Amino acid sequence: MSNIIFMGTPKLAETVLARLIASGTHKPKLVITQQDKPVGRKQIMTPSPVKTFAQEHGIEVWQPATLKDLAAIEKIRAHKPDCIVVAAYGKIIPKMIIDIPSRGIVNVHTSLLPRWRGASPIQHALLAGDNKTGATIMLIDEGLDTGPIISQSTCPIAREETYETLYAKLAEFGADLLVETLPDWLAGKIIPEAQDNTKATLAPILRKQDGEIKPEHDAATIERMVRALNPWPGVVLETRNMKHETRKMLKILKARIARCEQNLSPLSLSLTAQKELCLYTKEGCLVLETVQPEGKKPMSGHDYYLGNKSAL
RNA sequence: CGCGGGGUGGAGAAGUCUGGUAUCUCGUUGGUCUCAUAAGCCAAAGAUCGCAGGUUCAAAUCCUGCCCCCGCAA
Repeated sequence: MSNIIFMGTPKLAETVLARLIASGTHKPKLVITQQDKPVGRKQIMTPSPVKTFAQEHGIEVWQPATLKDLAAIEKIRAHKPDCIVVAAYGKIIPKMIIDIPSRGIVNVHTSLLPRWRGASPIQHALLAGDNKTGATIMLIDEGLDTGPIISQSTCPIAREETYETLYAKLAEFGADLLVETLPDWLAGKIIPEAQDNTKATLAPILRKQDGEIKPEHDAATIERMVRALNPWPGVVLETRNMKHETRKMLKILKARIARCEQNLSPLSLSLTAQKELCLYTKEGCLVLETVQPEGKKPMSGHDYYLGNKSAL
């Protein structure tokens, strides 16, 4: 039985860890995860999904503030790992640590590398309108998702795919692929293949402002944003209420492309013949099926219209 | 004490500042019109205005305390 250390933080990593344990022979001796963070309006300190899961399975959990000091390196070295498995840990792993395990550091990445290297591959695949994505098992080197590929599997992206559905799907995909591949990798039966750097694309971490709707966005782009950017950072439209002279953000939670019935200026709202709330853009228009005004609960586009029609 | 919005018939809102017995749109139910309609017309049901206390002749509205929901920030 190999000596494995697992590193990971969010739900996706939990899925991978769960599958790893279920596979029987690769239960990690140590799990490294990010430190507890204050979450929500009340700033309650919350452990990562991986921490909770590991503790339930009686695995030692370690939450170092940094991996870049001697203490971290010594601690890991002391475990004499054959291999470290990483899934969305959230911090850069220094070279000193990469060099410790004899079978290297194996990473689960949720895209078809070299496409979408970086922190948000799932969202970027959706934003770009890719019709497929997948999971990649690769070796970590010093670069950002640049290491050689051990194995890969492809997953189609459905038209109505959202971040949340794809995230869940790819977590399973990645976990399955890892447990399929890991034994062969540890046994030395797989020769990793270098990535084709000329085909590389970057999936940079998303910022709040990436979810703002602007006049230059067309309907197709916004529709993809809605599927890719919820629940975070969300897609927001700034609305103005003439009567109260206020500006409010309107989150768009669900939308679909529709046929234009009128010719209105970009970012104006109207109602279709079917009484659905409709957002006009520079090209095409969108039916807003579910929206959430600032300070309110999510509601249907029609409900929003009922209460705001005087301002539209 | 991080910042802010809100709780009004089943839904979304107005009304609150400038107290005076509840308004609008939608839905529901019944009727009616139409070749027909997620259409029109007519009618009806449905609210102790988040909870508790206070001020007042009178409180959705002013004061005090509490509960709950949400957006931002992180």
